[in-house]
Amino acid sequence: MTIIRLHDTMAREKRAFIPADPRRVTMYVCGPTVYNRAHIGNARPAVVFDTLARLLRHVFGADALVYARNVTDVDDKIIEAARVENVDPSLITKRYEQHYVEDMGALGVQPPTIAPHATEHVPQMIGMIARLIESGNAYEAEGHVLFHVPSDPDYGALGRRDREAMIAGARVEVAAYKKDPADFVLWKPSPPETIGWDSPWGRGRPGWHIECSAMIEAHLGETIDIHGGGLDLIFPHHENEIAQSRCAHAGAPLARYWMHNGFLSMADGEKMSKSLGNVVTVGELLAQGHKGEVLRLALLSAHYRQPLEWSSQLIAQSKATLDRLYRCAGDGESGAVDDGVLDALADDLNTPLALARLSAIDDGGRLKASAALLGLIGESSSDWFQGGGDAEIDALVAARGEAKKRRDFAEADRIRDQLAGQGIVLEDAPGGTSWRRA
RNA sequence: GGCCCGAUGGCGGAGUGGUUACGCAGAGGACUGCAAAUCCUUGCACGCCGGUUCGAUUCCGGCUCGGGCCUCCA
Repeated sequence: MTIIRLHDTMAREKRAFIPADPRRVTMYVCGPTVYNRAHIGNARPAVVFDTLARLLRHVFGADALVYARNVTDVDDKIIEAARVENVDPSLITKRYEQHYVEDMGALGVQPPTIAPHATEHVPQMIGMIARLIESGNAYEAEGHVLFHVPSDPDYGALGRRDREAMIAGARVEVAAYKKDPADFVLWKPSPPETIGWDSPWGRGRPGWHIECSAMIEAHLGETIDIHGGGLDLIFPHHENEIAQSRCAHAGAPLARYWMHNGFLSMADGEKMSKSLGNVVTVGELLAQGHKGEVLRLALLSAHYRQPLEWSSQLIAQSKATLDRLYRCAGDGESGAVDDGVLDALADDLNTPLALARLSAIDDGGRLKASAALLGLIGESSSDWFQGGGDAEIDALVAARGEAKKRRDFAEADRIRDQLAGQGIVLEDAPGGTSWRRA
């Protein structure tokens, strides 16, 4: 059995991954808030944890993994987007969830085992909040329910920050109804015109952090094996999840391994920034003609914990690399997985090393099976290069073949140039001529 | 200001206390009618200053630069 080692943010080191129950490995990753199109940075965790899911299924068995990635479909940003368009919030969330599923699908991200929606788990959230109030970890104030941070002595362990630092660094004015500046919202009131649910504390909606805790409890249990997400979620989101869940579960830890992916920055002169303009959406990249697998390879070209600079050159390099792999893979059947590739992935998902070892494989079937662990080489070589074939091009290629046979090279080259103008590259081999789209 | 992370050849990017990963791009050669593809060969590296060591890109300290978080954020 392959030993998987994972970097655990809580321990700040790589640890051998031993699931609590190898027949039911549980993983939860924070998914999208569906109020806009996913940009390429949003795609990184989806691709990274999809790759981890593939590895876990390979090692523990296809049915052993329960992977949940939530959909946050109630949120102030959604409410605002709905207000701007003057439509029901559900219209916004349906639209952008659909986009998300399509975009991630294009990147070869397999659907998670479960995709729980926040709006479908409000009763569970209310239940958890009630328990936290009962245990003295939360309190009601002016229609809000707040988690009382000082009630959890271990608060701050994941991000390694102490209370003083958190309070000193606060750049948001503390609401007057908070008992402690660090307290955070579990439930907040909704005015009549805003989406909301009835609760013991009046009509309102859940805070962001409680959503994940309640959905994890509902679908995966009190303690899960792996919890993943972006680096920026460590504080406050994951810290708060940990506190809520631990206090609601008599001290049981929320997750046994915490994994966080590094950030993507924009090259070509610009840093990626929320403030309009320089974020590139997955949809835009696909519309520009970049294939999903090329974007996926680009995202996997750096180790997941390292920063990755996104650039047009990175895309071009990924395309060239993938073309070469596809040529080598051919149209044959898939074979056995290469141990070198598997070992690289098992070592904290070292995708650059896995990719290097992939390129050293000279057996097509073996290459294909190994690439599948990374979610690459998902189609046949001929589909990749020709996109399903084209009778017109085939006819021109045949005509050039005839011309070559007559040693009429002027005519043969004329046809080749004509095809080159359409982005078609010809390759003469002993068995005949093949073509591909550049 | 506090906490955390990074710095490797033209580009991307692993890894290691002492023998130049690998990919992309480049150069030369083989093959080809010419190309393309493929194969062979090849050049180019570990931010700066100290320390530990027989020896450091690799360990330690400082510095510089870059990035992230400090309750919207993958």
